[in-house]
Amino acid sequence: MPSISDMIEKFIINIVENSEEGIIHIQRNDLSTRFSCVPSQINYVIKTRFNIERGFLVESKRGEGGFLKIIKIPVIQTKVYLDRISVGINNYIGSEQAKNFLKRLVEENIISEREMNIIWQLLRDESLPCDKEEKGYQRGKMLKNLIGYLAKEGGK
Amino acid sequence: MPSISDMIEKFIINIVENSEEGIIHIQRNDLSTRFSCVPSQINYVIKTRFNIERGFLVESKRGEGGFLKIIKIPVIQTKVYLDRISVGINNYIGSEQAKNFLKRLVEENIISEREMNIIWQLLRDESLPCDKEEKGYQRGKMLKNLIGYLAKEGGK
DNA sequence: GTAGTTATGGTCAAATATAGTCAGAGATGG
DNA sequence: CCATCTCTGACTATATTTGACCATAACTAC
Repeated sequence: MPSISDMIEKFIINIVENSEEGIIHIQRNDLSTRFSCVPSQINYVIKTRFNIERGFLVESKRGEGGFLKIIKIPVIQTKVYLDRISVGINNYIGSEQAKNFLKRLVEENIISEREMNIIWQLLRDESLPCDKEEKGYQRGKMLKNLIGYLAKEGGK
Repeated sequence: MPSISDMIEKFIINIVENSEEGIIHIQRNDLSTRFSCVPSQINYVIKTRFNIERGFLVESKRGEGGFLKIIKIPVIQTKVYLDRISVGINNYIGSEQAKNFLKRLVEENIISEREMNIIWQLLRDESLPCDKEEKGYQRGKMLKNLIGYLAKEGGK
């Protein structure tokens, strides 16, 4: 007895699987109408099923012409990265931990030295004007999205 | 399913790209007639898409023989551009504004497309789990640090 | 050359169209 | 019975579209 959320998940996955690039644009209201549920249930499905751990990136736009953009990424590779930085377990990433992670990405030829430097500029302590706990949490989010992109695009 | 504004944007960009000098003259009423929208929607498109972050200047003239003059700012020296946008980065940077800056950096050949995507993953709304005000403030800091680095290192 | 008329473009706030968040209610399985 | 998952709706955030009113330049009649 699959839940509505399960059906919505299957529906979306089916579209993604049949797309050329593994990238699709859908509308939240379309989906909620199709499945006779409230729009926010779509957000629930996105959050629980189409997250980075499961191999998806999601971007969106509001207003007229708005959409949900769902991007499928190779999940195996993503898992490897995620396990390595232990983002999957603990959302807090300290600045040293982040730096070490980036260095390893360089060593493994996944990003260039310059890309490492650029990324570092964006997530070092001085770029995140908030308290320590918050910094760590944000780095977690930032790196998760970065990993998603890298998993999709491959090495440098 | 793109919005009318998106189509108008594409239309204008196409004309600019196909022009000799990157400078075109168009009429607001022509456009609004062509796209069956109110004239002020053209102003909206100009304001949101043909701004300085994306590397455009717009001048206009009213009255008989009036026009919109859209100028694509030519690529200039990296250092000069970085200095210029550094000034433009105030405390609050919205996600669209940030995206515009990044697009321009790519056009200026200061960063690669891939670097733009990497940076985007780090500063888009979904990577900054805090309130709107805070997001904007952080993007400002992040971009300032990024620009500082790029100014030192030079283009890609 | 001044005043009035016409032809442009500009501004701004309200209306409309999407999407996001969050807390609590409801359902389900051990 | 408790934990977890799912569903709902009120409230929020953002992008676009529209229209009423404003500003400026050129032309025309005198």
